[in-house]
Amino acid sequence: MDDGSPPPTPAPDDAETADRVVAEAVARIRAHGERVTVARTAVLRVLADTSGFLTADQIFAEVNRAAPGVHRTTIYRALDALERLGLVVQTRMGQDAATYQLGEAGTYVHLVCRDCGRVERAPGDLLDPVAADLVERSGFRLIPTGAALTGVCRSCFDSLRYRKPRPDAPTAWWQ
Amino acid sequence: MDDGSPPPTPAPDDAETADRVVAEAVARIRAHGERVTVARTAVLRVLADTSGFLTADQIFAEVNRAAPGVHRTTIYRALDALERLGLVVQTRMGQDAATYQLGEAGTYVHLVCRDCGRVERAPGDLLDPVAADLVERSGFRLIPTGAALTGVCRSCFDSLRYRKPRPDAPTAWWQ
DNA sequence: GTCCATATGCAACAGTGTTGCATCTAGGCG
DNA sequence: CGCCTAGATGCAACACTGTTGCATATGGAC
Repeated sequence: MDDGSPPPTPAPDDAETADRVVAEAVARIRAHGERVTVARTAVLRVLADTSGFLTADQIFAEVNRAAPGVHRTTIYRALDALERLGLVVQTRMGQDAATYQLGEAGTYVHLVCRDCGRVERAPGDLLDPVAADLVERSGFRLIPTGAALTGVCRSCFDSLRYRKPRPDAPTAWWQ
Repeated sequence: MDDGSPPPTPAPDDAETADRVVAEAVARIRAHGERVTVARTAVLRVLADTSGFLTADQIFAEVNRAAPGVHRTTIYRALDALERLGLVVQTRMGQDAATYQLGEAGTYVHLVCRDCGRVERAPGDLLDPVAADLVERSGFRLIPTGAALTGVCRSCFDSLRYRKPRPDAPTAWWQ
């Protein structure tokens, strides 16, 4: 995995939208009777300023640029609290660190390329039929955005490695 | 996550089947021109003796019971090699360690409960329609068994927490 | 302003996986 | 069979992600 770093994406949406998103989130924290703190607000701010997803470490770096002195541990605890409140969604991308995004943005299913590590987005309803199937079958409630799907992206697949499988290759094309 | 430890599953299939599986895998290593070593054989043996999936650490423990002195690093490198050869499939279960199983057994999609950590299995073709959809849409080749799906199992869902969402709950039921 | 529950800073830790390097060994060859 | 070399292993040290215990600081209710 060499290049799959998530997009830093400075601030594609206008700042006013981000302001509004943060304000709403802060209101919801208050409505839940939890505390609005510098760290939590800063985390929300960073996430609102990004259209993509960020790892805890990236959030840590960004937060400390704006509000120096916030501890790494605090980022984890803030993210945990925000997730409990439904404001932030955690997604696991392959073997790398967990990534976070605002709940509003949790409408994508992520696809991670096993070879190059790049992340694609698919519509959030991609797995709806599967989810319905699973509920009926075993009562398992799927969280579509909870984990990324693994595979091979088009460009990696188009590379020779996958076009000419070895004669003794296993049954499935991707092995 | 308190109880979601994978099943240790001593040896449900008869030992002869396991022998045959290991022999075939060894033959394939040779056919690829790679070396058959004590460590690699031991790893295959352990996986063949288990109907479930094991973490690298569990494999390490089992291997060392049979062949003491094998180093932790070697387990990782052996698993890596076996995965490259298509003999072993790695699956990521939530935030926990990666799990491994023999390629033959890679016909299940795993479902991890976000609350209790238990793992269910669904048929390997569960995601086939989704996979076909993705290839057509963006050329992304899904590896169905590459990552587990996240959700909430029936018994956790049936617990009060999910039956009576808070009035101000987010849109989705699972947040 | 006072007070208390809770959020934070800090340090130390646990678990998973990786890397560099010296040594050993599998397996091809004579 | 024994020799030889590429590749596998043992070992130690490391990087990274995330967690925990405890003292301190702070949000927000009064």
